Amino acid sequence: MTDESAVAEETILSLGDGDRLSLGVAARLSRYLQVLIQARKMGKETISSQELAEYTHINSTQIRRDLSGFGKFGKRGVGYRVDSLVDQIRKILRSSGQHNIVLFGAGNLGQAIASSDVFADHGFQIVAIFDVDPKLVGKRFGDVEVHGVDDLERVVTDQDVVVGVLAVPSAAAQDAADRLVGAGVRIIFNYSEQLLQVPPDVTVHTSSPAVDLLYALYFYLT
Amino acid sequence: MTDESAVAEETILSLGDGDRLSLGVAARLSRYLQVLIQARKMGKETISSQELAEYTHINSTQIRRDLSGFGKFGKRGVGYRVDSLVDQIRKILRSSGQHNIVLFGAGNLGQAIASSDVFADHGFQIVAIFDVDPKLVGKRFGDVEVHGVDDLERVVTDQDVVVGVLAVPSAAAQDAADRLVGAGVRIIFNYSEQLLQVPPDVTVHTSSPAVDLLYALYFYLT
DNA sequence: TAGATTGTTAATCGATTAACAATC
DNA sequence: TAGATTGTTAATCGATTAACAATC
Repeated sequence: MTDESAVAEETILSLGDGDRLSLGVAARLSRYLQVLIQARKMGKETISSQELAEYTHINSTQIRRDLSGFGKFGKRGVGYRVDSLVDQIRKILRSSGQHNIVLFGAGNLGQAIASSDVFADHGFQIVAIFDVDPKLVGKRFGDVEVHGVDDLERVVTDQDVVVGVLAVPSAAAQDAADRLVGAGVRIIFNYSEQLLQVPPDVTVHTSSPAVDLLYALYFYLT
Repeated sequence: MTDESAVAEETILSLGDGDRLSLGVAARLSRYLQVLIQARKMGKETISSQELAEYTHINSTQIRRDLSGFGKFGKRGVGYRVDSLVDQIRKILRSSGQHNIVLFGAGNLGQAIASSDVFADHGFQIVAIFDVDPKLVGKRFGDVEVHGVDDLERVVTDQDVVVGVLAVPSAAAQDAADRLVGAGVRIIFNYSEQLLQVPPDVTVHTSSPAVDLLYALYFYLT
């Protein structure tokens, strides 16, 4: 694609605005970020590649290699400063800012999500919860108000929402997904395991705790 | 390791009881299984590698390759029979039977999990919910009773429980994890993002919806 | 200085992909 | 037969790992 002789130093150092990260690198950087944010919460100031490896199950050499591709972020004999590494990885993943998201479903699961800080911790602000049940409309969970589905398109447009989180039972998931897509959402996080039909320009991520367990159990049993 | 000339046909065909699967293969087989189980629920009888690829985001050649390593499960021009492929993969992953699990936390999240079929669909039966709040003890959610933590060790031992699911707030997660480990649980699925300290023989899987979103958003933004 | 940990190399292994004959 | 899709090959690319000099 690009002139090989020019690539070497140039591209590596400016990768922040250059080529796309590979799928693997982006996935791993995201996981480092998760651990770093938790570590920061716990008041940890520095972290070694070895510690990161323990929490992410990613080899420590791999971690140092991934990070050193973007700069010399660590200090030999000490490790990485947690807060500056958070900033660096956020820059690389272009996720420095806040992102507005909507939550669909105000049942037990929706309430649990709205009241937790799993999304807020990573810069995702839940701007509204939607539910088809009129009895729930107007209630508030964790500072977020429940809206009727008629408001969906307006909120998505006005608040520039790209991401929708689906917290409804399997049977209601496709309908809710259709509404989200119709309103303009482009990325769906699906807490049910329902297989969703969406247009090709929409991305679905499906939660799969049981699959993770199957996988863990296999290595426990063998 | 093994005599190379003997490996070729022999080992491949009997891999079910032979070597451990690689991490990658086990992870991918688990994901095929998730989609297959959903497809079966929807009444689908056959599925092509191309369809599996759309739902799993794994390349269709890779899928055919993974499967053909264990036998000729497909029919050319048709695809794979959903129900027999489910059985085959379960055999390969040694997850044909039922597995008893316990749920820790009977709040909104715990109630949502107990009432859903995400775990049951994959052969994980929730035998008990535990909570430190005495007011919740004795209640039932989705056919499962809430127990006090004093019962934990007895239930884990009697019911041969290996897996514990943590559905408590971050602040309570380490304490709950300690109790689970003390009772004999060896695999923990952590719905909070709290970093958990556990003995080396215990495996922790941490849920990370926000991380998945960061990753999806990166590819949306670039 | 002594100990710890990064950054980087070099070598290996597994994943990925395109392509296509086999065959349902 | 014609169309579809598997099973498999061969070639490439990226991930993984051990090892260690550099250096805090």
